Amino acid sequence: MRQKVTIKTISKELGVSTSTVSKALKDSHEISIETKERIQAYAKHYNYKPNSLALQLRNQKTKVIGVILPKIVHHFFSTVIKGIEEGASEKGYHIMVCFSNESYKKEVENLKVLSNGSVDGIIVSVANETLENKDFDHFKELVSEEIPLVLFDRVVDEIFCDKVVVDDAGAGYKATKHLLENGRKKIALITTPNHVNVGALRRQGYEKALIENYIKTDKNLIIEIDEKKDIIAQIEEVFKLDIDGVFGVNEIYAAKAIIVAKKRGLKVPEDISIIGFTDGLISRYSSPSITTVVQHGFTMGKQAVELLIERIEKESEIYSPKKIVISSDLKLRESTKPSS
Amino acid sequence: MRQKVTIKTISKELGVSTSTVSKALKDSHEISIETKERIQAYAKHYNYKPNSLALQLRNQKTKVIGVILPKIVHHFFSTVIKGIEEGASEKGYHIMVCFSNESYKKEVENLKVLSNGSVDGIIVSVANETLENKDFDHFKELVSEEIPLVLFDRVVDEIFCDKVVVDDAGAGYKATKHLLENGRKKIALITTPNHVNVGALRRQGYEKALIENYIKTDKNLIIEIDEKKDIIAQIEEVFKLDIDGVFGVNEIYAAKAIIVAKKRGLKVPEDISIIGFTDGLISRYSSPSITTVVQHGFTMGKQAVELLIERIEKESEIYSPKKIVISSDLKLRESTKPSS
DNA sequence: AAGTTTAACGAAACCGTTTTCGTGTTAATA
DNA sequence: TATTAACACGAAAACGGTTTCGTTAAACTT
Repeated sequence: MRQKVTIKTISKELGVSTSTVSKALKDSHEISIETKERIQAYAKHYNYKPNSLALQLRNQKTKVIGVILPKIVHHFFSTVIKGIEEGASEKGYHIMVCFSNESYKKEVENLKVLSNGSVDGIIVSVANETLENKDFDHFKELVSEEIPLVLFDRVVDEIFCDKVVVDDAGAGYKATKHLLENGRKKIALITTPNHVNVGALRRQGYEKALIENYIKTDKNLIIEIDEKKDIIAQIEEVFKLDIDGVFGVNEIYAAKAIIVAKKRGLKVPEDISIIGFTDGLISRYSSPSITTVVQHGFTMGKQAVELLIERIEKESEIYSPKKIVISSDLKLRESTKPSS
Repeated sequence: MRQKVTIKTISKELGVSTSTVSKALKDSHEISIETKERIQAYAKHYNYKPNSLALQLRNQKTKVIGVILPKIVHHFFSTVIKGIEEGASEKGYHIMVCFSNESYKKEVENLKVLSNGSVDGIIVSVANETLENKDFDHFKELVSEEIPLVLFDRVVDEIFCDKVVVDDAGAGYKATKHLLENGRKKIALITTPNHVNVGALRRQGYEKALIENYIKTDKNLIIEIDEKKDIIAQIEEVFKLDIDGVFGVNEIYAAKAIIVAKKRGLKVPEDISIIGFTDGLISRYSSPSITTVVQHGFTMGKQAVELLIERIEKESEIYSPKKIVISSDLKLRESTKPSS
């Protein structure tokens, strides 16, 4: 990079002190008009820009927010990130984005890097691997250092910090209830292994809806997808049980269920209603388009960042963590309708 | 934030100078073993972390790369960002992500913020609005300041910097040729307004393929979508001309074309072949799944960041900008097949 | 015993900026 | 005329590190 023009350069060139330059650039009354004009003209001409590192160091704040996501090529998370960026931008913050790729190790590394002063606060959605092995010390350390932290979507209760979550249980309930109202009786749940707590919550909602309708949950109708194996094959298993409804805890599962249904000669939604989660492009462009639970990722991101910034800027106050629950709605499309 | 432990804290607490602490923490031979052990133990116990701002200021480098994208909730760009992050991460860099939201003004702002010392280099895909009004002064200023810059995908020739692009013309050619080889004769091109240069290039490829097959381009078969109006309605227009092939310059257009085709009682791919661009989830989960040009976003991102880092780290050398062209391939799926 | 190494540490400058607290001039007041 | 304001500016510390260059004392040469 070319030799940058700094306050020091200006001060030398113009034969004044750095203090004078600094004040002149801020239009301080302490400096005479003529001097100010000289300095400002010089600065403008040579395109002086204050070095933000120096400012950050001096002010002890960076106006940067760190974000750690499990993945990015994913509709929900990219929506959240958009919400975070927009919220941050409105308050004059910027974001620094890292990905854990669902890996515990990378999450720890990212957290370490971000917590060394380069950001004012951190927003995280916890990696699956971390949720599995339940090791949250890296987060607890962060909390003990009093670095502002907000968890969203994949949160863990034992970490003492602000949280933003979807009402997953409620959403699972709504989705299942919708299928029941469609007159469906034998509803399969295609979900993730239970350690992913959002999956667990959605399952609770599913079970609650069934119980309310005096249907006892049938373990065989619930399949926990192992993503390392062939997903289609696993879904096919449950279709052998003559189901008439499917609740997939994400849009991929729902889309694959449609594929399986078609393959088996079932018409969607005439013979079977299928509902998904995450209102992404797949749901919109699949054929039939898929009724889903919309997660309001954008809202989540925005809420999370607003919570964080509030926390950053009012750090003197006594602090008790907040938990924001974002309710989700159904987006009705073609893949569900009352059974005939 | 809690009072952080700094080198100064340690030096006071242990009655040595800051220089000693600094050296001890780096295991310098200048410091006696006992002193080193004392200092290191203390540092570990109080969880000392070097303040990265201070280091960045001193070293005059941040190990951060700024990224400005037109949007994020978009399969191609989220893929690129993943490539960028992975490439950066491998070289010990982090990324700071901003969005222009296709707005010229936001792009200028973002560029200004990033160029004040907080990043070592910048990767950009130019906003549509900027491409429209052809105002590239903000980029030229960056170049004149010798801040490393890499443009990708939506690039502009008159900016003197490294570039990574898809072979859009070649891709358009391949896509069209595939349709021709399917025996399709009347192929519609659903594209963006011409100022988006990637659209223009794809169109060139389309026309070249037609010419090679002695088909003269029919302006009526080319529709430039105005995204502010109803897209479906615009696509319906061209279907009135009894087309038997569609090349959509992105997957949304292709997916919508399928919807229109179905609505008009056409079977895809029996009656009409449809091909898209961007190998996203829509193409995969649409029904029928869509044959597309795969853009290798991940590769682009990775190449872009590698180019940038090379530039950053060898800044002494004489520099002549490189342009990397990434070829794209067809991913054959259900939406195209030879006409019967 | 005198000179030379070496070990172990500290002082100070530096990165770029802000800000407090002087300080020397000149102008206004008593 | 002596005192006091007001004005315009500079010195220095601070943010948190690193690094060069002393400096001192002990240990080693010869």
